[in-house]
Amino acid sequence: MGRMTSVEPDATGADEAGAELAARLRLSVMRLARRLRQQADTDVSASQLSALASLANCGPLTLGELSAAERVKPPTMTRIVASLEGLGLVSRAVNPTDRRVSRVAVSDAGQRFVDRSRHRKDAYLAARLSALGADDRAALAAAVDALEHLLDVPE
Amino acid sequence: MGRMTSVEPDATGADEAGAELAARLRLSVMRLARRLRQQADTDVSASQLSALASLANCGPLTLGELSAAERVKPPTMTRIVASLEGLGLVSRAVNPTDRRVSRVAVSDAGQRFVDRSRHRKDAYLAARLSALGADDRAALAAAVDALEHLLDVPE
DNA sequence: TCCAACTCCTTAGCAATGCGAACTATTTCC
DNA sequence: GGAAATAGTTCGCATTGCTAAGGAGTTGGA
Repeated sequence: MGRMTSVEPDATGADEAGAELAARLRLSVMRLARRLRQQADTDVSASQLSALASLANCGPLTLGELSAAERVKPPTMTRIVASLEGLGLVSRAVNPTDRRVSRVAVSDAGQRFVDRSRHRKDAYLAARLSALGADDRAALAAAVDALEHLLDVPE
Repeated sequence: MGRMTSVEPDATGADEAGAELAARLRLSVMRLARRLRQQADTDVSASQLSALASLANCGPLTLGELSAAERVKPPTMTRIVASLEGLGLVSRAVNPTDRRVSRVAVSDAGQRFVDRSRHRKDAYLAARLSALGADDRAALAAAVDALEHLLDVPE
């Protein structure tokens, strides 16, 4: 794979340090994600909320686009969207020019729901962050960019 | 960035910065966790591997202790342990002094499996980390402690 | 002593969630 | 016009979690 893509390809010490960083980062990220997931909503499932959030971010999508974005097969997304529609959080409209596809859009209630949910979860994490020391918080603030870059690398 | 992120909770600017940090950190952490989870083993499920890893970390546990550690109800853990036992990755032994409880221990094969799995996942993340710039990597290295502190706060 | 209550674990049945296979409706291409 | 492709759906299966109920073992009080 892409090992040796670092700036200094020769230092064995750097490889070891990289391995330890990877191990600790992986463990911490997985644990924190777990905590955040446990702090989930009760009335809407994780997959439902995730799909709803994708729609809120990317605007209206066809069911196929949405299932690709959520890395889920179309039959699964059919069910998720059906439940969201039942809750009044999204609406569907058949495309007039190609009546096979149906565009899914977040409803007003759905948008409010997403905003509220996001705010609640952010507040939870923010409360934990505020319990940290200023140096820890600064380190995390400095690392957010790096995390985003890590995710930007597509493959 | 970390200007005045001190103890006083009244500064509105600090609150806003904290809220934005929380939002970005939460999104990044959840996304990275998702990527790492997708890069999972095929032959052992996530819950099985998680239980196995707990056992490898904490040593032999009773089924009740293990289910508490994994935040799962006892019936669920019964099934997980049964499958792991079927794969030869753990072994069970009834406590002679109290024959209701059964201690679950990682077998040699289970320990090898955990080591291999951990190594593989760490390698995946390490490869991504090595594709980052040195500054990003340094920022992440500096933030790992903070992440761990974030998780130390129990409630 | 002995039996009622408790503890630890298991079994049984239910619900949610994801998948693949097969189907319908629609469009596109020859 | 009809074959092939595409978008979504329905169906049945597997997995995974839960609650309720039961079984085996231990403990405590009359």
